[in-house]
Order: sequence, then structure tokens, then C-alpha cells
Amino acid sequence: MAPRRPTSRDVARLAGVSRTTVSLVLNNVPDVHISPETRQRVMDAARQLNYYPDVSARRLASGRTRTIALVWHRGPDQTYQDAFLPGVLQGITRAARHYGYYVLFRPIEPDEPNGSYVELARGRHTDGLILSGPRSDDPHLLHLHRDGFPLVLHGQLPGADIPSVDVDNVRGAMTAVEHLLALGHRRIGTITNASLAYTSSRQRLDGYRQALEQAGIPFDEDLVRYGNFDEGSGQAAMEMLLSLDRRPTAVFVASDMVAMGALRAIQDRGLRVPEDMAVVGFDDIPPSRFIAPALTTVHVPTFGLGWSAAELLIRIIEQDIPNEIHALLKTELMVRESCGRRTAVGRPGEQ
Amino acid sequence: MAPRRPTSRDVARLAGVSRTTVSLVLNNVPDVHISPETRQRVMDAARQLNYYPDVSARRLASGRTRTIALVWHRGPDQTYQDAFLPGVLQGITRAARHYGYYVLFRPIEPDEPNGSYVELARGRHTDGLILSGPRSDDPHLLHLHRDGFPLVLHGQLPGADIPSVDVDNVRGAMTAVEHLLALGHRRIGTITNASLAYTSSRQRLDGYRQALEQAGIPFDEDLVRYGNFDEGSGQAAMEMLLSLDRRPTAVFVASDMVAMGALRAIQDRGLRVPEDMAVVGFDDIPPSRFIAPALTTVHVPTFGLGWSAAELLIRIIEQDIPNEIHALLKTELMVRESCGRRTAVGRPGEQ
DNA sequence: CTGAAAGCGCTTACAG
DNA sequence: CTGAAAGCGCTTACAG
Repeated sequence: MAPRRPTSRDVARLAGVSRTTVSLVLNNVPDVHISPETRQRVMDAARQLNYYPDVSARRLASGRTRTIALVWHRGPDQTYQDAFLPGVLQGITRAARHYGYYVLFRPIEPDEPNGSYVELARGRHTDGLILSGPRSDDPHLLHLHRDGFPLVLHGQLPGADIPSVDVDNVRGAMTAVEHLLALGHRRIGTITNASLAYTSSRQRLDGYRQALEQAGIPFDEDLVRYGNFDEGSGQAAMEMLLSLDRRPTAVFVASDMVAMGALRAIQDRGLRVPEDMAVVGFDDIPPSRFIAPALTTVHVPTFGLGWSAAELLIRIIEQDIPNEIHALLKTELMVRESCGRRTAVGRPGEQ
Repeated sequence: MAPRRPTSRDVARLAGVSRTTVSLVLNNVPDVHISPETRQRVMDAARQLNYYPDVSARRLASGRTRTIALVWHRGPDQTYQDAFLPGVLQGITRAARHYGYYVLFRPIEPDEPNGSYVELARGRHTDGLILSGPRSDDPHLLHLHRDGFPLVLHGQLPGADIPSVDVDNVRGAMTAVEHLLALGHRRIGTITNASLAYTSSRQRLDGYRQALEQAGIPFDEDLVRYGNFDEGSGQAAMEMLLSLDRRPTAVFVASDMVAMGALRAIQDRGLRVPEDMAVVGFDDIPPSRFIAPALTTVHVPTFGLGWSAAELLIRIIEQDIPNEIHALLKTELMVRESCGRRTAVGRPGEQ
């Protein structure tokens, strides 16, 4: 940009006012009376000079960046995360824009040193952070929170009372299992999405257990197997369930990716879905709609998660802190083909 | 953050040096000799005070933001874009981090006023922009380029000589069609990914034509149908191809999303893939691996696109401009099930 | 090898 | 309703 950039001084000169007035007008500062004529003169001058305020100067003077960052910890569940990223990011950016904020995207690779995101806060890069996949043993997180830096977690961190946004995993799992029960299944297996060290795994398993309990079906440890994010783990887990003496007639797989493997295991045995084995998943990743049979699954509202997180964070930044700082979003059961239609006669339960 | 943030002055005082020295040490400015002892004293003081330089101040003083933005125009092909976003963004952020840059993500919704991204450049928000889905009638783009603002396009913009990164659509389409030819097909249809107003559509159709030409097969207008990003368009287009008196034995669908619809149309007719109709797609979106039969398709290197774009942009920003400012990335044919295996005896061509 | 000083371009009390 | 002035916290010639 060869020609010198115009500054607020140039605008002020052209409009015949002070730089103060230029700033007041351009930032639309409330409760300050400036005549409409003056306002117009300033606007016209700015337009004529093609003036854009220098954001770095503005930030330095105001102490606010109007930027938030999404800190996206990459873990062993990359494919899974990738399925969520577009929706979450769109939710965040839309909310951010609505409130006049910018969004910095900061993925953290597994090999980066712990807490390498703190400079985004300490260096006044951003006014607040949304963190996905936080680890409970992260001292930097706690320090930042203690120092009053605005933070919102995606997911939950037991213990610390940091604002958070998550999906209602327990209720989501319950609706999935209730769907199977309504179809007449009584012997229902489950495969977790990951190890129970993950909060979401524990919660989804809890939902499974609660749904059975409400239906008066005793919880049977034998019907629980453990997945680990990927297809391979689902395939292995399903094979174990299929090898049971009294195998289930239906299975709740707490992750669509894992369910892909489970479906393969079922089909490899020459069994049919849903006739021989009903399957319900969780997450509603894009492939689930396209496979045959299309997977009935629990939809996770990615856009809503992003929007809620950004909105909550911005309210905290702007000191308009809501009473409830933990949001739990509703899921929705997507009934497709892998359990048979609800209208169909339920499969006869065992015995 | 209640306690006053430490500034470079505090660090200087504690280390017993001037602020200049602090800046020189912390920024690792080359070609300036400072004794190792002094260096160490500064580092220690910074650590002890938990000092992080204020980036706004740094940017204002240096005139550089070390930030690039991805401007992501949302169009009619959202699902398609969502399949690409994670890879592209990861490529960009990894390259950015490698060179010490931050990444701002700025999606543009279809209803936003034209050129609403220019403030990112004019307001000195970023040092450069990567733009996806640029429209050739965008005057702001041309102005920015004329003013010397660093820009890299994702995709190509005929006419303007703006640096760009794209996938080699022509060669990609050729390998897809050559695969079908190698399997013995001679009557091969095609369905475009979108209207020919899109450069990628035109190029992929060109690849189809060239592959046929090289095999000595005359181009037949009847075998060309037009898709429009989504499944529905693929289904409709495929139905037309299936209604032909002499229908093709194979089809190259220039988009996996569109291919999903084409597959449905084939199966709705009770025909089998690949036995009755071989199908090869383009893009390699996640669902393509999971459907049955798994889709043979042309893989688009999303990570590479992102990395190349960011790297090219940063080189331009740092005045280290390469000779070739237009990158064309190689695709890779992913042979799966929808064309039959290469090892299988080729299907007999018509006649 | 190091320091005093100007300057980056805004915002914001404060005074009028 | 408007203006003069201080200040935000750095970097960077420049002088020594």
C-alpha cells in the first residue's frame, strides 16, 4: 500500500473537527451528543479518504481486542473432531460476528507443550478463550481462571467451576436406548465411544444404564464393551458381543465412528441390520446419513454448541454474566434405518 | 487479572538493562551482539515476572501483525465446503505456526455485503489474506491486489494474476476416466460437479474429454449431464443417463456429493454397482469411504492446499516471492469398490 | 555492546 | 457539544 494510510487526524482535518470527535462518531459511543451534521461530516470524510481505523492502535488504547480464540486440542479422535469442527466453528463465528468479535483459530497438536495457548491470554491477544478437549490436569487453565480471564470450556471439567457448554450426553443416550426399548428390544448391548476416563463416555454409559433401569431391565456387565474412537475398536467390540452365548438383539454404540466398525462386524458374520441386530449410534457425523442402512443416531447440535459457547464467553467478557454458566444442549434422535422403523412391528425381545 | 501486568519496563528494571535490550533479546533480533550473560538475565527476569509482551503494542510499533486470515466464502455448496474445511484449516494453521503466524477465521455468509472482508486488510488486522471461493466480479479484491496487499486465492480466478493455489482438476479427472478405460469401459458418461460457470466444473469436464480423446473415443454430448453440488442433482442427472437408449457402462461423477445421488438412482433401478454401472467420483469426502460399495474417487489434498496457500502467502508477506505464484496440487486416485477392482477382468466394453 | 527518545495511531478522562 | 493532552506498551533508528 504505497500511498500513506489515512489516520484519524486526516479525517478530523477534512471534517473540521478534533480527533476525539472522529473517534466518538466512528465508534458510535453512546450517551454523547454530537449534532447530526457533524456526525455526517465525519462519516463523509472517512468514506472519502477510505479510512479504516488501525486496529492495533485501537486495541492498545482501549485495552480490548474484540477477538476470541477457539483453542482446539487435537487428541486421538481426529476424525471425530473433524466431523464437528465445521459446525462448531460456524456457530462460534456467527455469534462472534453478531456481537462484533473476531475469531482466532488455534489448534493444539498433541506434541505441543502443555499450556502453549496461554500467550493468547497473557499477551492480550484475545479477550477470552473457548477451549475444547481441556485436560483436567492443566494448571494453566486454573491459573487463567483464577486471574479472572474469561474462559468457556467445550465439554466438562469436573471439579473446577469454569463456565462450560456441552451436549446432554446422559439424556441423549437415554433417548437412543428408549428407542430400542420401544421397538421391543429387551436384551440391548452397548459399546462406549471411548475409555471411561472421558466424561462423555461415562455419561453416555450412564444414560444407557438409566434407560434400562427405568424399563426394569437389570444392568448386565456382559453386554458392555469398550470402544476407542475408531472403527477398529467398534469392530472388535462388536465381535465380542456377537460371540456371547445369549447375544443381544440390539446395540447402542455411543459414537458413529465406532458404530461403523460395529456394522462391519455384524455384516461380516452374515447378519442383517436391523433384522438380526438393531444399531443406534451417537454424534450424527456426515457419513451416517449415507451408509446403508442409514444409521439411526443421536444428533449433536454442533452449531448450537459453538454459538452458545461464544455467546456465553462474550457475555462474561462484557461483564454481563448469566446466572447459569453451564449450558447443556439438547440432542435429537435421528430415526433412520438401522433400527427398523418405529412404525414396524417391534422385534420380538428374547424370551 | 487484578495485579498490574508487567511491562517491558519492569523486565528491564529487574534485569538491570534498558527496554531496548529487553526487546532485542526477547525478539531474538539477529545481527545484534548482546552478551550471553545479559541475555540470560533478561530471560530470567521475564520468566520471573511471568512477562508476555502486549501484542497490540508490538503490532502498532512494528507495523506487522503476524496474523493471516482465511476468508471463507459460503456458497451453495456448504456440505461440500464443510468436508474440506478441517483439512484446509489444519494445513493453514500448521504452516502459519511453523512460520510464527496466527490465523483468523472469517467465514462470509451469502447475504453479507460484497467485500466485507476488506477491513481485515485496510484496518491492519492481518498481514495477508487467503480467500476461498472468490468471485471474479469482486472489485475489492482487485483493489487490494493493486495496492500490493498480500493475497492468495484458493481456486483460480481467470484474468487477474493473483497468486493462487488449486488442485489439478484436469489431471485428476483424467486419471479417473483413464481408470475406467483401463477396466475396459468404452461408453463412459459424466456428470459435472456444478454448472460450467465454476472453473472446477469446466476443468473436470475438460479432463474427461481429454482422457477420451487420448483413447480415441469420440466425445458424445449425450453422455454429459450437469450436477449442482447436491445429491438431488446427481440423482436426476443419473436418471437421464440411465434412460438413454444406449446407456453408458460407467460414469465419472465430478463430485462425491453428486455421486451419492447418482448411486441412489442406479440402485433405485435395481442395477448393481459396479457390475451394471461403474462409478468414479471426485473429492474423496469422508462418507465415500463408508458407503457400500465404497466409492472409488479422486482424492483432493486438503491439508496440502491449506499448507501451500499459507506458505505462499507468508513468503509474499516476507518479500521472499517465489517465481511460481500459482500452485497446482496433485490429486490421487483412491481405488475402492465402485468400479470393480483393477485386478478383475475388465468389463467388456459395448460392442 | 547499550541507552535515551521518538513514534506507531488510536481512546479517554478532563476541562471548557 | 467539542478540543488539547496524556497515555496505552511496544519497536527502532540513532547516538554513543
